[in-house]
Amino acid sequence: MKNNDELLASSLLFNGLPAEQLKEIAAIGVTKKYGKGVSIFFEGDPGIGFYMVASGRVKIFKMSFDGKEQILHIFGPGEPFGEVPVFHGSPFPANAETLTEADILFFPRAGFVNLIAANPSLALNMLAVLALRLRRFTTQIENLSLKEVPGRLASYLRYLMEEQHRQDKVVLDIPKGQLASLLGTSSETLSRIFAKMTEEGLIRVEGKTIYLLDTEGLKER
Amino acid sequence: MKNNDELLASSLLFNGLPAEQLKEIAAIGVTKKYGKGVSIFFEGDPGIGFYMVASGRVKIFKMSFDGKEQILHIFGPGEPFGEVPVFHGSPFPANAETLTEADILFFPRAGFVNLIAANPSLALNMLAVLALRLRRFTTQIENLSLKEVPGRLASYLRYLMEEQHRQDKVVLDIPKGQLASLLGTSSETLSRIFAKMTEEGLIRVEGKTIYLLDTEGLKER
DNA sequence: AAGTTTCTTTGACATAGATCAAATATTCAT
DNA sequence: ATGAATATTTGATCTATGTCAAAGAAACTT
Repeated sequence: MKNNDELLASSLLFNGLPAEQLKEIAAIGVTKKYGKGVSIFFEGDPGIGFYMVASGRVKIFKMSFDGKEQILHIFGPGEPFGEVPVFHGSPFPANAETLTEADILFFPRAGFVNLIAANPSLALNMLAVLALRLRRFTTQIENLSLKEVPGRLASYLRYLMEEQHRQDKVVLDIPKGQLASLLGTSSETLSRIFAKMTEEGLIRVEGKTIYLLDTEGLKER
Repeated sequence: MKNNDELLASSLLFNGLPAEQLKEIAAIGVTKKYGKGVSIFFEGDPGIGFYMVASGRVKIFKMSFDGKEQILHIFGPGEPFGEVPVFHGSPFPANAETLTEADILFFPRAGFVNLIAANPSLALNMLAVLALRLRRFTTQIENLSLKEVPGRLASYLRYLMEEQHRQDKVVLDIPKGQLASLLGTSSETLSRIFAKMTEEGLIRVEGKTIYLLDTEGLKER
């Protein structure tokens, strides 16, 4: 595993910053270890700082009154989260919980705002991170409202293809139940859609490995 | 109508900046007039700068392959749009079109990046704006995936109540068909839900005016 | 490795909301 | 104002997906 300095230097947020500034930043960050399935913060908590995944994976999600969850993001190493309250001064708009064991860096709000104010290129990086996140939300809203579940699954598979640089197969990085929540559906429905796509010869499913038999057909979804 | 200087000064994005900075910003902006229902940019266009509504209203939307649209935002005077690609260097992720006649300010990318580099407080203001928008997206995703259409409509009505500072009635600021698209449903379904809520004594509908007869009941949706 | 817990699949059924079609109502342009 | 274009409402029907229940598979735990 990377150490924190390497992690910071390679993250989108801090990338391109001079070494001495990275030192300053590392100095205000605190690392904490979390077990699997542990809460990091809850919707409505005051935002006293923001986080960055050092190792493991974290989900950001909303819960409905009757306990249904919708995952908004899944973040891995180098990705910051919980920054909205730092800049907007409002409480966290969603919950955060680990999906795996994880090391999480925490940056207290005050120190960080000072750094940004003093540092235009850090500010631009931060703007880029938030802009990118907005763009992902845009896609997610599009998927939720314009596509049916098979289309959303196809989108997700194509996203994994890109991320894993594979044309022939991808490996799900989260349990199927969590994937259902990310796609805004139930695990039963997701299971049926996997079965149907298999029947149609689009994919073949072996546990967490999905063989992509007809990428053209997937695109049409 | 406000002139451009007043507009910038009162916008969330630039508000609080010293007068001379506003001047610099105004200096790199160009105003253009648009008719109603005119395209400003298309999904996939390169982001050569960003925009701000000076007068009128603009919608940001995605189209599905079969021509169905999903509105992502509706922006009015003082609201910036299309800023994502400026920091990220990517093409526009959605389409922009006027809903009314409109005057739109355009800020070219290069000039703006220089300004931010020279003005940390400008960067912090922009971060706050993006954070607020992320928070709204969070709510929109929550509404789309965790609530049914009547619940989404109730959310929207309560949002209008707050915006219009009224407890007894609100006036829809967009046609019902557009509202349907914003709520991720069809105009037929929306119409039926208006009818049902009227039947249940929650509201009374008179054209674009909605009388709120039972705000408690609305909350429960 | 046996047992327990958690995840996934399958079946049967219920329903919110989409779609198509047609009737009204409203808005807009001349 | 008056006719044309748009927007809204209503009716009838269809379907994707949610829900509940239970079986089967996989993953931890001791």
